[in-house]
Amino acid sequence: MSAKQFSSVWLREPRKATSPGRSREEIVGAAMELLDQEGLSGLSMRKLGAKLSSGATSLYWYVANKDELLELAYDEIWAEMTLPDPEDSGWRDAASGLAHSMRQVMLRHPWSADLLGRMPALGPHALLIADKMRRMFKLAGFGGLEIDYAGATLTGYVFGMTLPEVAWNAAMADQDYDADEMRASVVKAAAQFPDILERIDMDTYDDPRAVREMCFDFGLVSVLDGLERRLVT
Amino acid sequence: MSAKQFSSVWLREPRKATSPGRSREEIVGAAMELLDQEGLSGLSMRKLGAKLSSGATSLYWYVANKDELLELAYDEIWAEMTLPDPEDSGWRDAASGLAHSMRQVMLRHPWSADLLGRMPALGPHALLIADKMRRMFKLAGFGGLEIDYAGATLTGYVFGMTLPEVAWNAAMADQDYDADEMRASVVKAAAQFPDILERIDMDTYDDPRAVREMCFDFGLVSVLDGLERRLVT
DNA sequence: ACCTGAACACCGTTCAAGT
DNA sequence: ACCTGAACACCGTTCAAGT
Repeated sequence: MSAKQFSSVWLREPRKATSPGRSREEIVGAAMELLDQEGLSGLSMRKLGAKLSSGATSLYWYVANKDELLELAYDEIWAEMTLPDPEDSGWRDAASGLAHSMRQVMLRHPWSADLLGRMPALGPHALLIADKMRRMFKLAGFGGLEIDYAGATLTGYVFGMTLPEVAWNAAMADQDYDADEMRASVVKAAAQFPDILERIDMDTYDDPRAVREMCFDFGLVSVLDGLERRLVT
Repeated sequence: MSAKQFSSVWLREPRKATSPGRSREEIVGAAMELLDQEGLSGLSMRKLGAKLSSGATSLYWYVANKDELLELAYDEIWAEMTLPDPEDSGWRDAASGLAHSMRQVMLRHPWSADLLGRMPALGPHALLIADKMRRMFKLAGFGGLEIDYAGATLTGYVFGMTLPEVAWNAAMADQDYDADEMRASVVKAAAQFPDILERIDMDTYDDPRAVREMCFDFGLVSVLDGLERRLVT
């Protein structure tokens, strides 16, 4: 009874969209620009205020706090994800399409990787994808809780595989690093581990982008095969 | 040439461990206590200083900055993970054991979920696990880059699946929520989506712990089956 | 060699006051 | 109804100064 209400922007009525002054959409749009340019830590209420040439604290009229603002921006991320119609192409292709789309969105908006899996996804765009994904797995032949298990497995894989990629990109971006130096560093750290050193000698460091993509596909095919196997037994 | 060196605690010589005064171990230990108690956002250099009854800035003698301190604490996380010897039990049981161990560590130290996948894992304990995992997948029959792909797939899955669980626990912890209220909230948010509503009616909300565990195992078996399939083709 | 406090440049958020 | 600035309670980090 005493429990604090679970709180989320999506559970409160939005403020009436009266014409004058700023609007939520405008604020969220500006926030996303800032996030894309400077990352999660680059978004502060003060900077955002400045960008909209208003006081930082004026934003609190439209948004309860920074977390709710992030919830709003976060839902926009889900709007960019696409799930092909499984009736057309079959569930495997649809699932694969969603997976690649999620990965691309994360790579395009690195800050989304800081929110995915951490923040409740109760916005309309997130729910739409969740709904489509449930229908996809039902069509594949899953029933009951397994529909949700399959969904969690797929999104869990994509997220867990892509996050390190995003983090790596970020680290490289603000260091404009040198491939050989990097390799030498890792060799130094891993000096005691012959199996790891063996790997470093491979061509991994030469075209990291291509290797990442192959790694993602390898894992994705494995996950889909594994899910498919649940259907026959 | 101009490139900033890739920087990590593990690439610098540690300060000589002279007897007097504080030590790195002591500082990292205190940091981990603070992290376990108050989470990542609960760790500040000032609080940590107070805990060690010294000025916040004294810590900078032992550690270049907060990030390096986190790198040190992060490696301790890897020390808690166990990988059964695949020679004894076969690679599938070993992989499964590692996966469950990773999950338990994340649940025990929720702050580690904020670091996993984001922070370079170049500490000795992390490398030891990476090395063991490579050997495990070699023994399974993988070769070349596929050894790494398999490893990335397994750890990606575990991490991506467990992170939302950790986040959920955290949200619930500081709200000591009410199950029915929660359910009602989600119903409200998902009002437009019949497929999602259908799921909410299921028993998911009654024993979330058990459901989480089943979900994790369902996905894990799928991933392992999918990896096994890569071996036969 | 080790530790200190003051200082700098930031945060999110509250709130009384303005229009 | 909307916006403001001052103020509060925090941050990480630098640096000159102490022992």
